[in-house]
This record gives sequence, C-alpha cells and structure tokens, in this order.
Amino acid sequence: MTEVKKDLRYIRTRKSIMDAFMKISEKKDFKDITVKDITTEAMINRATFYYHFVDKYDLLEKVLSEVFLINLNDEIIKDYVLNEEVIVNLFLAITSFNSSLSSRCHNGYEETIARIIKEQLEIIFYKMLQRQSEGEERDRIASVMLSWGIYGAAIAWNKNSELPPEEYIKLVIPHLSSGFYKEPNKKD
Amino acid sequence: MTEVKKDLRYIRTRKSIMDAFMKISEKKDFKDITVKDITTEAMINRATFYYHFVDKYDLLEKVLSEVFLINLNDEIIKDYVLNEEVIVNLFLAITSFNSSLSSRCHNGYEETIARIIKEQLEIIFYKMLQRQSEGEERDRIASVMLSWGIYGAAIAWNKNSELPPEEYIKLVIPHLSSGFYKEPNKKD
DNA sequence: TCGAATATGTCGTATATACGATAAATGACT
DNA sequence: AGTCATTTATCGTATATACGACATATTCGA
Repeated sequence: MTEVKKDLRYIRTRKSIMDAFMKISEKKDFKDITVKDITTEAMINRATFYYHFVDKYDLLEKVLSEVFLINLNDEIIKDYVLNEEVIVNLFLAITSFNSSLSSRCHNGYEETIARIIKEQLEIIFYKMLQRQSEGEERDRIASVMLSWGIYGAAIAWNKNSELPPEEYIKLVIPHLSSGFYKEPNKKD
Repeated sequence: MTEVKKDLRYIRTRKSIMDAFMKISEKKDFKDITVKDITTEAMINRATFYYHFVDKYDLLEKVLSEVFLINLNDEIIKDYVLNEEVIVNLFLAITSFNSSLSSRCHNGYEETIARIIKEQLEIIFYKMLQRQSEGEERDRIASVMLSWGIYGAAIAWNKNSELPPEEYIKLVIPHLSSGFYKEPNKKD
C-alpha cells in the first residue's frame, strides 16, 4: 500500500523536516510553530513541505508515531524484553517532547498528542510483553495500563518535579518489577 | 567570479557534506576516510559529491578554509578586536581538528592541512589587528607570527598535554597581552 | 604474484526539490 | 469596520540530485 518512497532525496528531506520540527518543538509551543519555521530550519522550500505532509498537524502525527518506533525499535524492541532500561528510555523519550506537552491545553490539540503517544507506547509494550507472554488478553490490558501509566507519569513530572526525569522514573521501577503490593500470604 | 551558487538545495547539500566530513574526521584519520563514508553520513549520492568537489582533498581544503571563516567570522571578527576570548576560540577551533592533525604525517598531507589553517589564521589576525592598527607592515608580521605560534601551540598540545585545551592556551595569554618580557628600563 | 574485493571518477536519464507567482485565510493594529 | 502584514496552500517551470552502469585504480589476502 501507501507506496514507501525510497529515493534518498525523499528520505533525507523527510528526516530534515522531522529533525527540524523536533528541534523547534523544544523551544516553541506547537501552536506557535509555523511551516515557515520548519522549512527554514530544515533548509528546504516551503512547497517541499507540502509535498511530504498535508500540514503541520499531519507532520506532528507522523513524527510522534515514527520517532518512537525508530528511536526505540532499533535499539530496544529488537531483542529486548521489558525491563528497567526500556522503561527509562521510553520515559525520557516522552519527556523530551515537553514542548508540546507542557503548553496549556486550550487549543485542544494536546489530547491528540496524548492519544498518539499512548497508542505508540501501547504497541511497543504489547510487542515486548509477547516475548514473555502469559496470555494475549492479559498482555493487552497490561500494555494499556503501562502506556497510560508511563504517559501520566511524564505529565506529572512536567508539572511538579525538579528531579531529572531519569531519577524521577527510577523511583517507581521497584513497583513495576516486583509489584505494587505484597501478597499477604504466599508460600515460601 | 567563481559563481556563487545560491540554490537552497545546493547550499543544504554542501553543508551536509561538510558536516558529515567533520563528524567523521573526529573518529577516522583523514587518509582512511572514503568518499563513500562521507556520502553515506551525509545521506547523498556519491555522484553528487563529485558535483560539489573534485575529490576529498578538495573538500578538505574548502572545509578548513570555510569553517574558520564561518564559525569565527560571524561571532568574532565582525566587531571584535584581538583579545583573550578570540585567541582561546581560535585555539579550540584548531584543536577540534585533532583528527587530521594527530595522525602520523607519513602521507605528507599534514603539511597541506597546516598550511591552510595557518593561512586562514593569518587572514583573521590581520583583519583584527587592522582595527587597532599601528602600521600595515607591522600588522602583517604580527599576523604571521601569531598564526604560526597558535598553530604550533595546538600541535604541541596534541602531543604532550593532558590539560584541557582551554586551560592550556590560557596559560600563555598573559604573554600575548602584556608581552613576553619586561622592558629593562621604562619611564614610569 | 595474482585475483577479488573495494574505491574512484564519469555519464545519461529520471525525479524530487527550488523558485516565483498566485489567491485565499488569518491575525494585529487603528 | 478596514488596512497591512504574515501565513497557508497550490501551481508550472527550471534545476540539483538520485540512480545505475561503467571503466580504472587501489587495496589486500591467498
């Protein structure tokens, strides 16, 4: 389907646009970013932007869903299973998007961002859980809870914490690895 | 003359090539760098490299002479005169090329590199000295001595010192600002 | 020493992108 | 309200670049 372009020019330009967008996102709120900003940073013509994306919202969707699967697929999903390192890295990936996250949600686009991120997280968690699977439906639910949980933690970190994100998320790792509470009466 | 191209594609691609080259230079010795290495890193076709440069030696010359005048012209030469900050920055710029510099000089290309860098340094020093000029010929000679001196210091730093380059060069700053020796009998 | 791989340059053709123009939408200021 | 400036989005044409093929060098291990 959707015709995967493999012309090097296309790939490089697409990457330039996405990199530029992410760089600008670190300083500017999403709603204040113009297509001109992006094309200037990416050193491409404005018309070329529209050759690749419908508009900046389209770009946002694709950046969010691809950056996760690119940055993380390669080094993490391939042979890793769910563990501390994975969770920390995912958390860092989310918080690095603080630009879009931290802004007031008065234009209603934050929900879309949140939705996309959580969808991607869910996909990743599900893939990883299946490697050590103990039931498909259980994995599904676990993926949902983890995606919402991690994302929520990122939001909370953004609002409150002065801790570095890495330390912040590590505080809760014990609960994720060994459970949130102790079985009251367990053999052995 | 030489037809300054201003097509954005040309500019972006040229920059990509130079950035890629500098990045690779930090890890690989110049003589071990292939055109393929550069084009892969820059995400461009090999043929395109030859559209921009004759060969990797041509690229080296242009990188060396432009990087100095780009990185330094903007922030330094414009309204600055010769001072501590300028000297430190120039020194850092040179040492950051340690890749090519530090290699054994058995292919004889180090001399070319040295020549180009010194030429560029001389141009920069001369421009700066002229702002506070006390004679054209004196400025010329001073530029020559400074360019050779700074460059030599960079080479020496590379061979011997464990000091950070910034500290290293700062040790000699007093001599550059106040002279290498005291006038034996000076009025006042 | 000899092949076999890898690197260098060059060329013709196809295509992604630059450029400039355009119209319409949006926003800021009086 | 209206104007001015900026941004969005689309178009036709020109051009820089990708691609693949090619002939030479160069490197390197058997």
